[in-house]
Amino acid sequence: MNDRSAQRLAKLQEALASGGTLHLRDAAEMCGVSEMTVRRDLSTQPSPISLLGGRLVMASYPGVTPVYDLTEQQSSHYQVKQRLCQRAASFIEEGDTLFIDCGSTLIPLLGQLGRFRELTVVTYALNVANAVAVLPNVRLVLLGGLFYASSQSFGSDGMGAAIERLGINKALISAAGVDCERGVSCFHFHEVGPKQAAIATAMQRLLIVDASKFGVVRPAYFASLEDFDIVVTDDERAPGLLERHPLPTLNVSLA
Amino acid sequence: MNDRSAQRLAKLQEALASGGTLHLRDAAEMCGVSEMTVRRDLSTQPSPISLLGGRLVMASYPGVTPVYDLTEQQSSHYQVKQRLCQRAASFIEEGDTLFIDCGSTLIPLLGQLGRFRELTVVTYALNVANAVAVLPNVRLVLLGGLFYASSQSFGSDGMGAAIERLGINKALISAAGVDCERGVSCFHFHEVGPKQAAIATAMQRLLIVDASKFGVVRPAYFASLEDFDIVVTDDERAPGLLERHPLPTLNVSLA
DNA sequence: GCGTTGATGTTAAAATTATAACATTGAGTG
DNA sequence: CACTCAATGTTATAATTTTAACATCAACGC
Repeated sequence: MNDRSAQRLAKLQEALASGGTLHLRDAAEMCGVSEMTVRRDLSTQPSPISLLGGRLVMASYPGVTPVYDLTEQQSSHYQVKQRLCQRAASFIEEGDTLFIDCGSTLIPLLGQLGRFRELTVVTYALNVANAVAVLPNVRLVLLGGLFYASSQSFGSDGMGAAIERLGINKALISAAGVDCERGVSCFHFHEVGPKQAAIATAMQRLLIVDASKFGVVRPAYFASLEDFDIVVTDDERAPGLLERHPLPTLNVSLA
Repeated sequence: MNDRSAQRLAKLQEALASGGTLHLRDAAEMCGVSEMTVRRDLSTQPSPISLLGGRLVMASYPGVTPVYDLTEQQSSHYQVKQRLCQRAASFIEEGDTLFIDCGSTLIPLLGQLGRFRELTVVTYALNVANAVAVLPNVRLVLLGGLFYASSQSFGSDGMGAAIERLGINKALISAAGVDCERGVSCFHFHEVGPKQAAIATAMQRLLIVDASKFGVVRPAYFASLEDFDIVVTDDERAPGLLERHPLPTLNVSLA
């Protein structure tokens, strides 16, 4: 609304930028206004700050957005991914070195990794890294580079080579589109390199996609269906689509 | 307390591992117990989950721990770092490519980066990367490798070389110990490589340390005081300690 | 069987947070 | 100067969360 309001928000955002929470009370004092004014700032203006039980937090930080809102329809999406990941987890064995792809599909998988005694996760996604970083039993290797906010992941020239130097056991790959003829694709071109390298080097290659991705083609092609050993998906419709596929080795696992 | 209690916690932790929040109500339903029981689980057992305004969150995630608790003595530490970083920020110019070291000292600096039109940040620390990832005006380059939880940072053989390939303008280095004779040191050996590479390649080298680090020696030596162009610190005592130093070019900036 | 005990549920009260309504202020304007 | 209007403060009320106290219940040993 106001100019001063925006300034206050900016100030608070700066204070929160490095993480942490700020009590409404302190935020108000910090800005020299009443709590009510801070509340109004927050509700009037769009802002990356959200108010959570009397505390201000950066909404963009992980660990803040709700995951399990029974009231939301988004819940069903989450449920599907949860089931998919449960199935995918059943292919993981003690001591594995996993390549975990970027995107939101594989995120629920990371919670299940706590069950193992020892694992190694290789990833080029920041959100994956954050979830793995807190697991004491999982060694984390993050492939760095230039950050792409759109996919919360990193890209660099040497990444392909770096992946191939690692002894990756199982590659867990996600996709934005899967089509029998046109193959497997994603949105962002910088994801192609790491995905292909992981597929090339891994002993076992799993594609984890929910049924909504079938029959869809996205701008960046990165593999054919035959490149995968196992496809983990959630719809009876999917196997039908896949069966037409010539490769008899294609193993479809229904979650 | 109980075995079942621990199981519930584990279940909830799993659900939260990938980030997000869970309303107490949903958590209770999920476990098939009352909200009170979940509350008791959380307060009885030590757990990485914390309850924030009726919602469960992973306490270890950034953006959750309070930063500005006026009631805590830790606040003063934060204030010092805040001042230090404010001063350090005054050396940053539009368009700079900054190397930002790991640790907690430089975290408050990241909030101030929003002021610039365009910057590039190079880092090997996960907490730094997270704070920078949300800034639309800052390009982020994360140097990956194996994750060290103790310092929230990555290490790899090639990191030194990778740093030297980048055109780093200003290196902002933190330290755990500074001594006139024994030089500048930190706790972890894997930090030595990247720090030294950044010092070697940067056009301008800033050391940012609060006064409590003076006269302290830590296991991993990584530079002499002469290697820095500017020392940003917070105590009058510090310049005294530094003045004895032979190099007349040493520039001490008091926050 | 009976009493004990620990885990859990239920309920009421207290504390905190959110919302809404109305009061105050202060700058700009005819 | 009186008026308007937006911004902010204040207060009351509603909703939610937290805490405490007491009630149940099932397992266990004697």
